Amino acid sequence: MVRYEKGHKDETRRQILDVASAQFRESGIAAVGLAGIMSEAGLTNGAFYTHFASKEDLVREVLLDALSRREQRHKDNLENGVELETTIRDYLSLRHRDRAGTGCPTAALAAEIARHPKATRDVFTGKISDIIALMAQQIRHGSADERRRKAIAIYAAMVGALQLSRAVNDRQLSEEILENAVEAALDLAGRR
Amino acid sequence: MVRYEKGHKDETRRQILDVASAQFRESGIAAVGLAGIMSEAGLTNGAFYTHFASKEDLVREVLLDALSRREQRHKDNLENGVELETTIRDYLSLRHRDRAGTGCPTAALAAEIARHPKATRDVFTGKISDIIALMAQQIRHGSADERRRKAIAIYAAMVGALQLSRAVNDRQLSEEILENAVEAALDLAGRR
DNA sequence: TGTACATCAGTGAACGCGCGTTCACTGATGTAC
DNA sequence: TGTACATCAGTGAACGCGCGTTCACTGATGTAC
Repeated sequence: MVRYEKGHKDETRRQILDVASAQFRESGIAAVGLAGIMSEAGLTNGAFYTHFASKEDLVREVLLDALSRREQRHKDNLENGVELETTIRDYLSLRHRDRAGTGCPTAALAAEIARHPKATRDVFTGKISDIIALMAQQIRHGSADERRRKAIAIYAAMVGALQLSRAVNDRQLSEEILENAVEAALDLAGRR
Repeated sequence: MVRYEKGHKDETRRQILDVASAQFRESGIAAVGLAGIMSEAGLTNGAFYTHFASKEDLVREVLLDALSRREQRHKDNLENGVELETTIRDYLSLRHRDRAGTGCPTAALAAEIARHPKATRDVFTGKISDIIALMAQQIRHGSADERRRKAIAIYAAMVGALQLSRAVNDRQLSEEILENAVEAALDLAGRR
């Protein structure tokens, strides 16, 4: 059999996490099975429980991981002085709309997360708070409180618009939604 | 056996539709089984196919029905001169947040609909267009084009905020999201 | 130094269960002659 | 007018299937004495 190098188990776990993360965001949590995740990860069914206690445990870890990466991106943007406008335009882009598997977990899974157990929603809640706080720092004008309020509204608008643009089956309407949401988000940020 | 009165079959269909409509919005489409729907409707498994061709057919009919009711409400609001502000406050209310089963199908199911077949997404697309057009008429100022653009942005913001308020596991943050989204939507509508 | 045993990551078959769907059948009413 | 048959809405058991989870086992390395 295979000789396992040091750190091998961590790599395997990472691999399962990455595959699950993409499949969940692409197809939804309920629609994805563990067998499909494990086979795409190059493993057999049983090995799953060497790494996670249950599917719900995996969901929690995936959420923590995917949202932490998003959070990190916001931190990097802040450090590098990236404009909020850029963040908004990236979020509401055709590219993001068409690649749910690598995109924002909130837009892909928020409605489903609302129906999951407390521990899962706790992870979501904590990370969303952090992301909102980081977006608030990207806003230029107003008191800390005003900026936080704006960040919340902008984030909600972006999540809703991305979802609508994905659900709608009409190219033109889909793009119209994204474009108008960009304008609205910029207005809310205080462009004018 | 039972004697079936005239119109009985239509009533049964209506009953299945209502039960499914509530269960889908409450728990998501993928998480709801036909057996559960039929038993809550007071029928056995097999009778389902007397009324619908498949689960996907039911999903389509539920969506058409639930969104048509929403559309009718927007029409009534328009005829009765209900202010857009009232529509926004009702949508972003604690009551709506806590009663997904009777609430907006878009907020409950948009992400899932995006993964459904063309015919299902077509129904969604058509009704969403109608609802946006009706909301645009509720807006007071600006050209037809401007009002349509505002309606799209406001609708997206409302959908996103309602979802976030449901997913988040923190009373205060949940209410903060709803309140700030109300303010943002009013700003977008041109309150100022 | 060599042997015995523990540990570890993973295999692959099996578990019970609920899924969407099918189908032979039921028991009532409506229609034909 | 009475009998034979068609139609209709629904029953309830069964279909194959994939789900999440369990478990005996494998084959390698590490450790004890």
